[in-house]
Amino acid sequence: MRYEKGHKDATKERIIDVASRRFKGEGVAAVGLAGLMQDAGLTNGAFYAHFKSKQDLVEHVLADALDRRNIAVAKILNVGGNIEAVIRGYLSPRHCANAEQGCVTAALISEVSRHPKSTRAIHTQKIESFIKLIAPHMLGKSASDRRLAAYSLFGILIGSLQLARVGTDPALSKQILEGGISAALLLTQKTPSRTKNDS
Amino acid sequence: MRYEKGHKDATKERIIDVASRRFKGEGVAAVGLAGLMQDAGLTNGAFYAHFKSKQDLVEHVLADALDRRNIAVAKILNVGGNIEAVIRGYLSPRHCANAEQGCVTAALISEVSRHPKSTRAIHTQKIESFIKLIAPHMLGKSASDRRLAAYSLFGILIGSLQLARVGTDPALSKQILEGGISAALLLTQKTPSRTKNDS
DNA sequence: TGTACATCAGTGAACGCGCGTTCACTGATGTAC
DNA sequence: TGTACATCAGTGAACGCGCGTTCACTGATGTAC
Repeated sequence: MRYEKGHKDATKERIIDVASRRFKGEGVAAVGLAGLMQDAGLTNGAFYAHFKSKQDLVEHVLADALDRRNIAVAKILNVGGNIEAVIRGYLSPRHCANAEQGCVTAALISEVSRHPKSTRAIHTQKIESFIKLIAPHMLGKSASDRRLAAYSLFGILIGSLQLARVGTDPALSKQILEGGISAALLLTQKTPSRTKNDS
Repeated sequence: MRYEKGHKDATKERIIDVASRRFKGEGVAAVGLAGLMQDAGLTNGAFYAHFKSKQDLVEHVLADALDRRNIAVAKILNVGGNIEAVIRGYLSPRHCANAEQGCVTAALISEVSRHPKSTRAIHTQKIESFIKLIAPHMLGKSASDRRLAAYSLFGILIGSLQLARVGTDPALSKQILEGGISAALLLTQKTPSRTKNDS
């Protein structure tokens, strides 16, 4: 072979990484494939050796970005961190200022909600995994209550982050983030929960 | 004059109304001016008799839609309705299913946050009016606390609505909306507040 | 009252441009005999 | 060992299309004299 083993997979990943950053920073519709491929060090024609269409790329980006986020959150929760650490990290000025490296849901959810059902289904499914991760840390009598509280928490997170991002006054944005942290904490347990394996 | 007095203003409003619906339903970037003008019963060339550019139209749409929302909310709060009525209306299946007639913030906030500062400033300013409307109904020791709680409430509203909209399972979306209502109510006062004029 | 001109909302063709997608081709490598 | 062929990641020009924007023009009305 002209290229070492795994070369094509690496290229595909590189395209996905570049697309992930640019989609989150500029929106899917605003990013053209030719420029994207140039950023990945390739020419436009090579795109279709890796993806069926732009929509296919969007789905790969979503799946990849959401998996990474879930893994990162699981890591924080597993190594002694608590849900508060997740919330404070999410509603940090750093995350607010860096959409292109941040949460794909906050950046693209309204655009994705206008995409085909197949694309939305990917998002739905990965979010469900995220909810499962944080639900045990939520306030609520039943598992079902905690699950819904987890959705509400995620709602506060993406909503507050978006409000902070659209604002033109940095001081106000910081306040919105801090208010969001307080509100989010109202939905969580004060002490780490036990999983069924712990009891 | 060829046209009765106020004709041009009426035309401009019609364009803004059509644009408002289509922008919210499809996203700003996905809507072309030619199609928009056709929907308004005009031809493409007439657009620039009313607006300096597409961006100018976006700013008119934002200002108009946000004003209308604020007026509608003020009406609910003034005629004996309470903040709970606002919350339940916002997180209703009806609002969830009709983005094109719904809240412009939930539909366009992430797109707007990538627009020029002038556009974002309009949004910021109108949201501030909305916050002033609902802050008296929020839980909090100080006016400043209530103001931040109002931002958090708005964060839950737009976040939960977006999560419900992106989902592909209607039953789950309904649950998300109901969970959002519960979480939102945690931030509000149980009884209507007094304004300084009442006391 | 009649005529010439100004006004102006709207028309519709045209502009250059970048979009997503297609495709014939390149050229370095591995394989067959 | 040497030669002919298959493989395949990537190239780059081209496709039709719709975009935002411009502009010369239309035609019904109001105004001036």
